[in-house]
Amino acid sequence: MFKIYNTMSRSLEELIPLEDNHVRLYTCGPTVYNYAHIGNYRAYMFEDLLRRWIQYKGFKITQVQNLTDVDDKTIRGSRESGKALRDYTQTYKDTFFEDLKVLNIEPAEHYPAATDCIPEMIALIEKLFEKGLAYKSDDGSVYFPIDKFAEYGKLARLDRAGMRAGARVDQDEYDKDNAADFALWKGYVEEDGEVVWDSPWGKGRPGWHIECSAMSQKYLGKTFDLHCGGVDNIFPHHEDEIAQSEGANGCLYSKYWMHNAHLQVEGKKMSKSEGNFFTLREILEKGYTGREIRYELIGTHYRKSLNFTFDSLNANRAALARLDDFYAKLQEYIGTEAEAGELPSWAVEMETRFAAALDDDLNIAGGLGALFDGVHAGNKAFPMDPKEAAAVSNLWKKLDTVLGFLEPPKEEVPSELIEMAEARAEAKKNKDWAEADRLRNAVAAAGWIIQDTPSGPKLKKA
RNA sequence: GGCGUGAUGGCCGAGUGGUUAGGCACGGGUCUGCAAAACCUGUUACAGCGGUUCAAUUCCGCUUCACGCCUCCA
Repeated sequence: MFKIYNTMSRSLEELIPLEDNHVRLYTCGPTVYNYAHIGNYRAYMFEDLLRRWIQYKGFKITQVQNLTDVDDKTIRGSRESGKALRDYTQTYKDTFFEDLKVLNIEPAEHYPAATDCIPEMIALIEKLFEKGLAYKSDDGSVYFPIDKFAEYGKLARLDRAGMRAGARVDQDEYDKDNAADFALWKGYVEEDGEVVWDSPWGKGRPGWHIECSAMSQKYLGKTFDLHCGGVDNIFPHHEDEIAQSEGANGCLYSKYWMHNAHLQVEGKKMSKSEGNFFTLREILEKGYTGREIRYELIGTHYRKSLNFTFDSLNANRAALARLDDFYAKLQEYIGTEAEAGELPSWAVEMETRFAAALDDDLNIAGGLGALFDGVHAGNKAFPMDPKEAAAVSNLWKKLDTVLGFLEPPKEEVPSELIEMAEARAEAKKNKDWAEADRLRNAVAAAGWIIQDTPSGPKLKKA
């Protein structure tokens, strides 16, 4: 039984799909105005673990992740770069997908871009007009009157009486009935340049929230199972989506809501002014691999804030090496026999504990604890029966469909280094220690480490 | 002001009303020509103050500290 924490009820609930065995998932995606930062990927990593666990549990999944390619930031960026909006955002769409590959994040089934779904958004706004849940202001914009949607605030648990005009909104700037009303459609202003669409209300562009309501409906239906995003989206974004969708369709929007906490860098909120703002690319340039970053991002429970530090990134490298060594040893014992036998009891226990932890609202730390306990028990079980080793190896691969970092990276060892390692083994046989040390140093200079094992020398990247 | 989250050993980080989480680092050992790596092994912590209880790190209350959101930031 897979239990998840539903933000709507603020409690753990069993995930039961509305239809059959099929989980329909909507996840808020990136605004493609820049290279995505590691905080963004913390969210997508959580969603990746979620979708992988949903599949491990035997559910079919359909995930939609939107690409916000029209908003204030993308328009500003395209103006500053002198490129058309479409060309400007394409760069960041492309790099987003490259990043997903580097982090081994499973692709969603659909990645709709906002600019490809304008007609759907317009249709939805028209429906809101019919229901009296939209009004046009003098500046050509269309707003949603939150006072007319009785349940407004149910997700964020807002105290409606206490919702006074906030200090951050200059009321005079807007021609709205209520300062808290949000835009469905933004009337054209000169700064938008060529970014403009026709609508029944005149020229303009969509508000931010409407794209998710329109695109989720297009791909998942009016009601779907699960909606995810960062905690900061609870209000206003998701609250507004609920108002739009449930207001227009008169039915439940999403059955469950899950939100991930933010990421901090070296104990501080990540921000450009603190100088601790990192894109994925910048971390890769420092020499860390996507796999190491994946381990770092996935390792903290999604509802706890994750403190991203280079110290822990280094610690993760050692932890991954421990896993790799175990897996390599497993392959040694399997030998040429491919047939898998019975799983030893310690491995059964490893999987059982792992699954119990993940079933508990994706308790990844508990799952990793089970994994490392399994490695410990497995190391003690060597030398292992080949069929048993093959069974454990298969389990390893099964768990990797969830974790996505167990399969060790394939490293091509340069052939001359293999020759040197063999020559050193020969020198050792002849007790020519000077030559043996010379070869070891030469290999080290090339960036590789020779590890002597009972089955001969092995080469590992330093 | 409103809503909400958290405080665990050197660091990170699970969990539990009484029984070893785990990872990293560090110490010891096995192995090794010396190393390295690997493996084994050791270190017993739960912010403070009250309360409930035979028993609290775990439940309740208060305090202190930290953090998030409160109109377009994952």
